[in-house]
Amino acid sequence: MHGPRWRNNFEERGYRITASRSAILDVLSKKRCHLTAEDVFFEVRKIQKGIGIATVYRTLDLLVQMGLVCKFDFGDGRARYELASGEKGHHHHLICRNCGRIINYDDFLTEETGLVKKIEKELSQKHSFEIDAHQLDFYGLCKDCQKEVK
Amino acid sequence: MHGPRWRNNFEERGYRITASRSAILDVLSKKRCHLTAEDVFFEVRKIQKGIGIATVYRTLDLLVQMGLVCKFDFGDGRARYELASGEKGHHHHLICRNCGRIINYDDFLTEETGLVKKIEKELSQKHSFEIDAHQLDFYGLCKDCQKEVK
DNA sequence: AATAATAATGAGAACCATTATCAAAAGGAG
DNA sequence: CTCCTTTTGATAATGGTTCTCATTATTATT
Repeated sequence: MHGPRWRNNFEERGYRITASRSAILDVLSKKRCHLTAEDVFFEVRKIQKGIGIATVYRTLDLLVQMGLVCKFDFGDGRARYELASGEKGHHHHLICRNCGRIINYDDFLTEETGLVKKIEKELSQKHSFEIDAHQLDFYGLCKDCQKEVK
Repeated sequence: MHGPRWRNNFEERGYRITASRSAILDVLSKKRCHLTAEDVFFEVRKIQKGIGIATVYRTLDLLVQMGLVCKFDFGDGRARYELASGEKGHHHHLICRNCGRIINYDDFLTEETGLVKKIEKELSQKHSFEIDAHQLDFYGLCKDCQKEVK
């Protein structure tokens, strides 16, 4: 995820490329994983001192709409954001329902893609639905929580 | 989902089977789909006049912990609840990111199960993670919203 | 059946992530 | 530089969910 692409994307839509916006994109591309808005806020603050939380939310929203960022909801009451990293970076999550820990995984992607394509084709015909994303997540207990919760 | 099973489940854990609780289970088993807590609240009210929203949340929580109900979060700021209907009722969702409409689907379950089992096995070994559920949802635009959002 | 012990409940306050408001600041066009 | 539009920060408002606590219902004990 390097400059030119998203810059064009911004300009085409008449959005301005401000310091806050590129700082937020910077943070997202360095720390690659499922950040909350608050996480982003604190990180960006190190670069953009005076930035307000509202701007973070607004910008994240914007980036999601533009398709540059993915927004997830793992059921703990706060949204997570990740740079949309195309084919190569595609992955899903293992979520611990006790401590909320999130682990990325990217095993069996080829097989997954195959099945997903098939389902997508079937479903979009059957329901006239235009599918643009999918999410395959696993829930359970992480190593540390297995004993504890028992 | 009929009585005996969950009744035992309750008794084993020392939970009481109250009118409110069985009314909530009733509602969940009649209206089968992704209800919000508020949906449940209004439905249950028809049976249990004086019930409060707090009891609905508490009971739903309890049922989720017991594994009788599944809780979903499709990113619209409200949780959804569904009776956990075992093998036969297993399904996933198509979510419209414009109007929030949710469509159930249960195509390709056999193939899905195969892949999911494989992933589960791999992941639980690799990360010492005890997986107990998965979610495969598709996001996009429903029939009605395709024109509108264009 | 009466009483004591415990669990469940309703009402409303509290919480907290997210959104909306609005006046001020920044950026671009001419 | 001036006008016009977009972006921003601070803060209030929103809304789903959780907490508190006094009251009520249920179960266990005598």
